[in-house]
Order: sequence, then structure tokens, then C-alpha cells
Amino acid sequence: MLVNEAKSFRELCRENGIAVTHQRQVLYEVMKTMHGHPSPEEVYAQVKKRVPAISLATVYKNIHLFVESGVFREVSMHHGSLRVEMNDESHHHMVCSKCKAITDIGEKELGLVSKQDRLPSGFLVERYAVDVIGICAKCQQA
Amino acid sequence: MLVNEAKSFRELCRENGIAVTHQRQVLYEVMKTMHGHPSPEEVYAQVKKRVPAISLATVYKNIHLFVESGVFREVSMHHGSLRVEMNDESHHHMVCSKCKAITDIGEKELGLVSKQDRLPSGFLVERYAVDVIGICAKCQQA
DNA sequence: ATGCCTGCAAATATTTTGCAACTGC
DNA sequence: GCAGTTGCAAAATATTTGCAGGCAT
Repeated sequence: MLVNEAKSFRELCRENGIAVTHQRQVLYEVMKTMHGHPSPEEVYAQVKKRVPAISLATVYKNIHLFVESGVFREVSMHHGSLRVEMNDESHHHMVCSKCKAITDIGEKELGLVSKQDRLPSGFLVERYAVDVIGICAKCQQA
Repeated sequence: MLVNEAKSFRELCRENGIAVTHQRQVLYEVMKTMHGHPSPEEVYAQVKKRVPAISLATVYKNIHLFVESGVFREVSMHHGSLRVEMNDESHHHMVCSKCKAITDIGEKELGLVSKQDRLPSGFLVERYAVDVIGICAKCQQA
């Protein structure tokens, strides 16, 4: 397991022409295991447990690097700071307009999405990111 | 014209129980005329032309107020700071992953969107916000 | 050996807050 | 007049950058 993960991370780095450092490896592993949409500060707090000397600047630099490389994605901010998520499966978000909670929803459950790969102005489509804005079950009761 | 706009702004304020101040009125009018997805700083710069003494803090406070009231909407941030847009017509965004340019696209041209008003977990849908991520025509040539 | 990376500290940028004076209702 | 609003300045947050030393390749 660990061997595989390490290996694929090495490959990822090679593909993107970046060096495999201890900090990067831990950062990557930690982020893979984090659910939701962590902010850099939250990621930093987690990584610090394993690499106490790591700097917040390093976390920022590498998150940007990962986002540029397509390893992770930047996510819409109905919060207040940079958020990321992993590239895993294709899913979208339900955002509660009362409590601001963000919940994932799969492409199937969402039930929409056509597949044009080109839009009017010649825009080449890579993917769709859908935010469903509404009221979550919990807030409806209040 | 001006009378009408002023009137509807007054109504908007009454509906939301907020006072009609000169600053707010100008802020509202300026934002209505701004295209794209202005940041608070950009809005501030514009409003300052008409109300030189206005403070950035006031701009922030009122943008939040407008967003809470549903006059404007907060927009996903593939930029770096708070962005808003007006509630006018139903449209979505095409975001170029190269140059980060955001272009509006109408609901019709987009060609997707189903109309379920309730999703699996009991989530009550208010609206969909779709970002199409891809490459704009300009960047495809490079 | 070389150039990419790191940590640190300082610089920037962004957003919020406290408060006294002022204004709409 | 009272409550809500403004401007200012300072604080709090968030993010970026320069640089000297260290590590991956």
C-alpha cells in the first residue's frame, strides 16, 4: 500500500518535473486523507504533526504547485480562503445558503450535465463544476 | 429612469429593513453598471469617484449586506479575493484554466440543467451555479 | 555540482472590528 | 431621539516574496 502510494507520487512528480521531497510527500499523503475542503491553514496543522518544522509558506507554495499540476483542484469559495479538493471521482457541491455547509454530490445523483465538448464562443470544455445553492435538510427544519 | 432606479432601490432597502443612505445608493448604482466580477477594491475605486470620502470598510460592509439580502451574489473564486455579480438574468461561467478569464454564458447556450427542486438528502434547490472549466478560444491558439 | 526546495522573516494583500460622530426614519 | 450607518485607524487574517542554507538528482 504505502509502497504503491509512494510510487505513484513519485510518478506524479516525474510527470510534472518536480522534485520528490519529504515535505511534499507528507503534504500529499495528508491531503489525500483529508475530507471536505481544507484551507491551507488546516492542511498546515495536519502536516505539522508529522513534520513539525514545516513552514506555512512551503504549504502554500506546494498547494499551488499541486493545483497547477492538476493533482488537486481549487474550489469555489463560499468560505473565506483558498480551498482545495482531490481529483478523485467526478462530483459536485451542494452549498447551503443558510449555514454555508458544503456537501458533495455525485454526478449521477445530480441528474443533469450534458456533454458538449465545445461551447458557442469556441470554448473547449474540460469539465463542469456545479454548485447547487439551496437549503440543507437541517436548516429547513429551523 | 433615474427615478425608477431610485424607487426600486428604496423598495429593496425597505424589503430588507435597511436604511437608504447616499453611500449605499451610489454603491448600488455603480455595481449595477459594472460588468464582469469586480473585487471590493475595484468597486471602491469606482465609488470613490462619486463619493470621495467613502471608506473601504463601508464598501465591504455593504457588499456583505447586499449579498446577504440577495441583491448581489458571491461568485466562485478562481481569482484571489471576494467577487460579486448582479442577480440579473440566469447565467453561468466559463473559466479558462490557462488565463483564468471568466466569461458569462447564458443558461440556454449552456444546454444542460435539469430542474429537480429536491436532491437525495432532502436538499432544497434554489439555483444552480455552473462553472465550465476549459480553454478559451484565445488560449487554444497559443 | 547544480538547481530546485525549504524555513524564516518581512512584506503585501485582504477583510474585520471598535468606536465616536453623524444621519435616516 | 434612537437605532442604524459612516469613516477612520488599528487589528486580524490571508497570502506572497526574498534570501541563505540544504537536499534531490
